[in-house]
Amino acid sequence: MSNPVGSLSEGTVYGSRIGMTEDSLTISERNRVSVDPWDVVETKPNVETLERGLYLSCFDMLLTEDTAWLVKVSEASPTLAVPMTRMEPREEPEQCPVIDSQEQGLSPGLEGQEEERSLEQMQSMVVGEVLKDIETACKLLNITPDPIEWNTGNVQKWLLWTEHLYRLPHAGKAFQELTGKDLCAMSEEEFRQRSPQCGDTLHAHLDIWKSAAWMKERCTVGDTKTTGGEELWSEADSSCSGQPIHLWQFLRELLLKPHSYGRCIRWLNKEKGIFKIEDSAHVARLWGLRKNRPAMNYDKLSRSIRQYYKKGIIRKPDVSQRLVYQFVHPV
DNA sequence: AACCAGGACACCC
DNA sequence: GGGTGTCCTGGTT
Repeated sequence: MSNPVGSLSEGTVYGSRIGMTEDSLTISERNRVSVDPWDVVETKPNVETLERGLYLSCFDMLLTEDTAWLVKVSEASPTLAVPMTRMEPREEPEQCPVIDSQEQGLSPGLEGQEEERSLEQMQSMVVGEVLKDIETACKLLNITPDPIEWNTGNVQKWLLWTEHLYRLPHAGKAFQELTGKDLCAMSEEEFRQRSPQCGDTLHAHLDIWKSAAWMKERCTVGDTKTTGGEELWSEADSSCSGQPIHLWQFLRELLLKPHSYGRCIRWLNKEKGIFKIEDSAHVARLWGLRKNRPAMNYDKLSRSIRQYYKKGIIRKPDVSQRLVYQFVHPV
């Protein structure tokens, strides 16, 4: 299979993959099928084949950095083959500077310092993105970042979430009645025994969570030096402060994570607070997950949004469009 | 069929 | 009582 990625550095490729939705991997595909960018995600003939190599190369790259926690991950699961972030073809250009440079075609002569610098940026970005993904999942699922603290319900949520995100076959039953502690004590082989299809993948993901929790602990105890993505953990957030999250807050959170959710909800005009729900069912599912309401659907979610009309929190934009709403007081 | 608007009621904090 | 979740009717795209 030929694709434009082949000529690029692995770090650049992976960096764009994990952190940016205007993914260079998808560029050729978008050129081919320019009608609906979502097709890139839905039809993934070459994604599977790329994923393994890319992810491994990512870890090779990461291992060159002083990130002991990632060494831990790599040692624990050398077969890690699934990215933390799905490919998201839609992204705000300012968030993918490297892609821009790719698209402009960096001359091969600049490989030296330029590449090293962008590699460094990429490394910290990768770490940051991994933490961001975990942080977001914690908020949305209302679970703690440290798997060791999970009860059986939390474990099931995490499983559902991971399966949903990476389109794995459902394996929740195989891990029923297990707490986070149980899960953390299980070897990759035990994971595979319970779920031959995706046990290794789930184990790898759990390892990432464990490592992130470990790193978080290491960072918060002792020095306060900021390293890649660390500040993310200290972000004060309404959804982590004990009180239940409001729908409008939840929507805003999704909108603030275009890397992860740009596919299902995105800004049409951030300044005016106008956003569009691209995948109503998906957003409703996420909301249902967050609120522990398996029966949630867009009909109900939209009813709740409409309650905001009276309260002056959300309204329909002046030019009303389907699935488009507007925050009355944009940030 | 999917979305939209809003009434009514239930539930939980 | 506020903030939904659920169900409903009826209209629009």
